[in-house]
Formats: sequence, structure tokens, C-alpha cells
Amino acid sequence: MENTTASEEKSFLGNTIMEKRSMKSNGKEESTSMEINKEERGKHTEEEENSSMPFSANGNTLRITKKVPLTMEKNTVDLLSRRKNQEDHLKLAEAEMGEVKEENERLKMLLEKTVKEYQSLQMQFVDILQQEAKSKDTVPSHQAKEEPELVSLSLGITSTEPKKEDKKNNSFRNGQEVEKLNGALSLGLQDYRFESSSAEHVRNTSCSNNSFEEQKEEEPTEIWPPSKILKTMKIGDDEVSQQSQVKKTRVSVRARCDTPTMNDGCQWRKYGQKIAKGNPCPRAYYRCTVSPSCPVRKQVQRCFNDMSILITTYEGKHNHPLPVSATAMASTTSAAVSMLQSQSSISSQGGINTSAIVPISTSTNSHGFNFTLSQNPSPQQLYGLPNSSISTLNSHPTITLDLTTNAPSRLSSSFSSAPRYPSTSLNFSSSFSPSLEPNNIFQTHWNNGPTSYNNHGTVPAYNKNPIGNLNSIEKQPFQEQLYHPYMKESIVAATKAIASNPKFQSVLAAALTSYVGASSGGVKENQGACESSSSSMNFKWGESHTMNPIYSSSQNGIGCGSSYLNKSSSFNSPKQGVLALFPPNSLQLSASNNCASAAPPDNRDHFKL
DNA sequence: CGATTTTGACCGGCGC
DNA sequence: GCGCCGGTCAAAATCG
Repeated sequence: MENTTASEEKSFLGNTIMEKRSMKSNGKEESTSMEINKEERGKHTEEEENSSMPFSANGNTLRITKKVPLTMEKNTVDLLSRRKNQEDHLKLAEAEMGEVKEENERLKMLLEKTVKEYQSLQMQFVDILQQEAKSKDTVPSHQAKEEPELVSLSLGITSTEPKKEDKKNNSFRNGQEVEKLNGALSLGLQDYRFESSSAEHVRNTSCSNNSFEEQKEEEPTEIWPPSKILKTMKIGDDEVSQQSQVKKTRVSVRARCDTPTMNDGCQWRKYGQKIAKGNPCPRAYYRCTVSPSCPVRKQVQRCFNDMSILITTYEGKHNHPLPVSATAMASTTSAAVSMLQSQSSISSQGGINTSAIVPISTSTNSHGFNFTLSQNPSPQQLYGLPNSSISTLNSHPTITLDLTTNAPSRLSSSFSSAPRYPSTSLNFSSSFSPSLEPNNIFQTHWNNGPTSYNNHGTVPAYNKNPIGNLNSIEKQPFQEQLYHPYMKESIVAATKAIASNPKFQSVLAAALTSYVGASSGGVKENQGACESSSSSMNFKWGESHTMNPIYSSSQNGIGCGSSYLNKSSSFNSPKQGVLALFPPNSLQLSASNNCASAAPPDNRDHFKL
């Protein structure tokens, strides 16, 4: 696959070189002709001077009248002819440039057309999945009691299928029941119904078509058996449970990445590698080496079905200052931990099985991104983010950030198998234009890991992401299109919602920041299919955290979405609850009408605070 | 030579 | 109790 990409790059470079060569040759020709003209002009001057010599020397007017006019006429003709040649060359060059420009325009049009077609197809696919989901929606949620604390934030395009394993599905259905019983506001976006447990969401986020139990590998936390969950739920001591959760809480990031690891700004040391069941791709274990005592671990594994997708799971909180470039991911994970903690505490207190489903996604809704918050402003309630879904487990709550745009694959994966355990997933992908998905942000920024499986041949070669190339080729032209005005509205509404629920502040802020910051950051993403005007706003969530205008590149010198986060953000103390995550002028959320990742102004009413 | 990676062994949890 | 599996350890190998 790399060969293919390389050849493509070569061909591309070759074309570029050819063009440059042609241009160069033209320039050379022109310069050469100019030089020749110069030389000839010099000759003419000499001839004129020579011709003038006899005139002055001999004083023969007759000779003069005959010879001089002839010479000058000849010279004039030559000059005119050469000027004409030069003009011809110029015209040719201009014509060639015009052709190139036209071709460029054609290519742009073709690209736009392709993107639009892709979007339309994606929308159709989503609609089909939605219909199927609706048809299966009638499944009763009878086992909800078993897994009380499931919280599902689904912000992406996800559809689920009833699972073979009832227990696994329980958590989700549980949430639905709770919603109904409590009269909580369902966050259903459009027609989306999330019938799967959080684990399904995770699964969705994970590679599609994963016949194997890839979910396990992707997010070990999700694998927890129901019994374990039940045990954890039974624990009445909040502190104990919270502590255990803090330890076990994980944040999984799915992103397309052509390097062994994402460059998240932190320093990691590999301490183990395993071949997990169901996925031939080895799972690598890393620990943070910024501080010797740092408990943070991360697992890196490639998606078996799509080698270009890298699944990175973070666990733990850093107990040391982080590099600016590492704050985004750290804040996200910390916020997730905080939210999950809050959820667990509530669930334990209430003793009621509750779940919230916050589908915030795209599709039929022209604007998508509907925020429907439950009337009870409790931490249990979920607040949606574009293309994200969150669910929690008591023991190993996991939030998955799906930064891949492969919505179909996610969907398919959800159908492929039922998740064993609830999980949290944040999908940032589906609602965006196919080729310009946000995941590329992370892909672009975090794809320069220091390690390489290839050195040891432990990891099979994977496909290079063609999208990545696309991004590198032409990102900026579409950048501005990403920023939808109504995203502002949605952000404002989200801010209100967050203000009402401090527990979730950090989570939402971190997630938004990770996504938004990256999209608006040093590497501009090409998400052009979305027709949207640009808008930007500065967000200041919380009292103490302000935007840090540091757009520092990652340690590897590559722009990283994490760099947008202020290092001062409370990564180490999620309880602070407020993260300042947006760089100045950069709260730019990309959204498209088609994808509808942003809440339109009309949807502001959906926020019940 | 120190830091990092590799890799087999080991441990603990869980299911049968 | 046994085996499976995820996760970690630590000695050896490798890298810079």
C-alpha cells in the first residue's frame, strides 16, 4: 500500500516537476532569446558605429545615403521580427498558464463534485441505517435494571442493531427506559435512535466490519463482564468507586494515522506488546515518561479491518505539568474521567438505572447537532458534541473519540457484533464531509509517533490514508467553509448547558477543544464539501482558564491539535471542571448542512437548562 | 552508555 | 482447578 501511495506521490511530484520544467524551459527560452537579442543588438550597434565611420571619415554623402538607410531598415526588421517572436513566446506562455488554470479549475470542480456525491451517498446510507434502527427500536428494554449507569453520548452517525447478548444490550435499553420513565429529554438528533449500548457506540467507532472481537482490543475497558459491572454498581461507597473509576477510566481515540503512534505531545515509553484475541494487530502498551511516577498508560492498536485507523486508549491522569502540545488529549481524558466519576456517583446515589442518549449527529436534519438535554440537570445527563457519543461503565468507563470519517464503517461494525459492555464513545466524524473529516486533524497532527512497528515487523503494513494526502495537498481552500454560523449558536447553547452542569463542563470543553482546536489549528483541514460560512469565536469557559494563544507545534515540530489547549487547563484536576480550550479566534467548528454537526439556531430551544 | 524497544515470562481476574 | 486472556515485568537487544 505504501508503494501505491509512494507511486502516487511520485506521479504527482512528477507532474509537478514536469510543469515546473516546462515553465523553466519557457523561461529559459525567453531568457536565451533575450540574450541573443542583446547580443545582436550589440552587433547592430557596432555595425551602426562602423557604418557611421565611413560616413564621417569619407564624407561621402552618396555612400551615406545609400548605405545607412539600408542597414537601419534591415536592423529594424530584425528587431521587429525578434520582438514578434518574444511576444509569441509570451503569448504561448500565457496560453499555457491559462490552460493550466482551467485544468486546475476543472480539477477543483471535480473534487467538489466527488465530495458532494460522497456526501449524498453517505446520507442515503445513514438514512437506511436509521430506518433499520427504527424498525428494531421496538425491542423492549426489559433488562435495564442490570446495568444502571449507562450513559451514552452519541454525537456521531451511529446506528445499532439489537445484540445477541441481551446483557450487553441492557445498559443501553436501560437508558432508554430511564429516559422514558424520567421524562428526560431525549437527545435524539433527528431520526437517530441509539439503541445500542455504549459499547455498541464504541464498536461503531471502532473498525467497521469487524467480525472479530476487535472491540476488545480497541477498548479493553469495554470488555468488562456484566458481573463486574454489577459488583461495581453495588458499591455504595462513592469514594472507593470513584477512585477505582479514576484509575480505570479510559479515553479511546480512533483516528486515521499512518504512523505507529499518534503524536499527542506526551512522551511515552513502550513497556509491552501483546497480540490480543480477535485482532492480529499487536497492541502496544505505553506509559508516560514525562514523570517517572506518572500513572498514565496508553494502549495503541491498529484496527484490523482498516489498518489506517489507529486506536489509542488513554488511562489515568498525569500528575505532572504537560507540554502545551499534550494538553488537548490530556484535558479530554481528564474531563472524561471527571464526567464518568460524576455519573458514577449519581448512579450510586440514586440507585436508579439511568441512561441518557445524546445523539448529536448529522443527516436528515439540515443542521443536525440537536441538543436535547434531560430536564433533570444531573451529571447523568449527557450533553452532546458533534459526532460524539459517551457512555459509561462503572468499572471501566470509556469515552471514545472517533476521529475517523468512516461513518459507514462504524455503522457496519455496530451491526457486526454486539458489544459486551457499555462504553462511551464520542464520534467526531460522521457528520462531516467524507474526505475532510475532523479525524484528519488528529491524523495529521498525531501521526508522527516516535516508535515504529515496522522496525520489528510486528505490525503488518497498513494502508496509507489517501485522505491524509489530500489534506496535505489542499486543505486551506476548504478551511473557511467549515465554520458554520449556526455552530456559534450551538456553542452558545452548549455553553449554557455546560454552565448548568459543571460536571460535564470539562468533558464537553475538552472534547470540543480537541476537535475544534485541531480543525482550526496550524494545519487547516480540508473539509470542504460543507457549504458554510466561516465563523469564529473566542470561548472562555469557566472562570480561571483562558485561552492560550499558543499555537505551538508538537514536539516533533508538527502542528498538533493539542497545542490549542492551554496548558493551564485543569488536566490534573478534573474536578475543577472548567477547561479553557479554545485559542483566540479559533473556536471554529466545521459543519455542513449535509452533515449537520452543529446545532442550528432553531435548535436552541432544545436546550433546557 | 543511557534510553528505548523487544519479547518471553509472569501475575491476576475470570469463566467453565 | 484449569485454561484463557489482558496487562505488566524485566532481561536482553537495539538505538542514538
